[in-house]
Amino acid sequence: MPELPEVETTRRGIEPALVGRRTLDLLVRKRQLRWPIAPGVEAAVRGQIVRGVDRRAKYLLLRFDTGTAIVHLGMSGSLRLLPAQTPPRPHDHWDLRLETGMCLRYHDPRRFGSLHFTARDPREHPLLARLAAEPLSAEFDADALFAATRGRKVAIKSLLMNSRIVVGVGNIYASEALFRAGVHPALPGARVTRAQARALTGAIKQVLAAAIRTGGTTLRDYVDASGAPGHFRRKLAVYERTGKPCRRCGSPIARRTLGQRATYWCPACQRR
DNA sequence: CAACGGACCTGCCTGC
DNA sequence: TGCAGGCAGGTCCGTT
Repeated sequence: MPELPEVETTRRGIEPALVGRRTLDLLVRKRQLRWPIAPGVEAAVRGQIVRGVDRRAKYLLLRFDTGTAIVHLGMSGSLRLLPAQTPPRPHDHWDLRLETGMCLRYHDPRRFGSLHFTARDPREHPLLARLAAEPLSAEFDADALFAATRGRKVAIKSLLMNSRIVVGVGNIYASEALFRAGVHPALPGARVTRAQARALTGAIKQVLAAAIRTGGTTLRDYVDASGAPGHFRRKLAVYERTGKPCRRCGSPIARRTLGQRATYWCPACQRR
């Protein structure tokens, strides 16, 4: 599901309704997500004022005075703001109910998402501690990507999706960024040149920013906090466009599996 | 370490 | 119509 643009769109959508508001409680309908929701989370967030809604990589961080709730949407998760009395649909696994009468409702058919709570600095949480730089930060630049790819035999596309190298880039935007940079997805990391690293960092920043501007990409499940789909799908150059003409040169878009993930590229525009 | 395959789960689509 | 198989936006974990 959600890659960085979809998570950021969700963050922006839920923030105004949450910050400064007090929670009533957390209603858990299904604890078995990717990891079971720990039994203490309800008590930790009950009756607390939301101090901030942040994002780190694809994690959403709800800050309270008692600590931080860490939410991941997995492959099929979404968060919506709804009146608390709205009847739950299948796969609505938890509600964070607010004193305002609204609730933040977590929906996730595949249950690859998660909900954690930490009383400590969330940056020290095991899920977040070893993450690389944010792609839209100045810290992620050509030098950083070039250095991270040295000595790596795996395909550059797999490295772009590796959260120890850069976070937030998933299967859609990895293919899209490689197309924009004119780099072949199967190029081994070690063979990426400095110029290609520069093109790739630029392309990643560009494509993620452009996707955020249109509310992200909806393929199947993803909706934003108000239930609306994202519109970046229309702008996708290669993802799920097998056999269709390249928007730049007209050649048919190719597809293959790399690192067990579907990968799309233009064989004419991306020659290594 | 790096690389790789498997695991977690449901829904939807295709083809026999 | 039914059923098996494959596929889907993520990422952790165990094995080599």
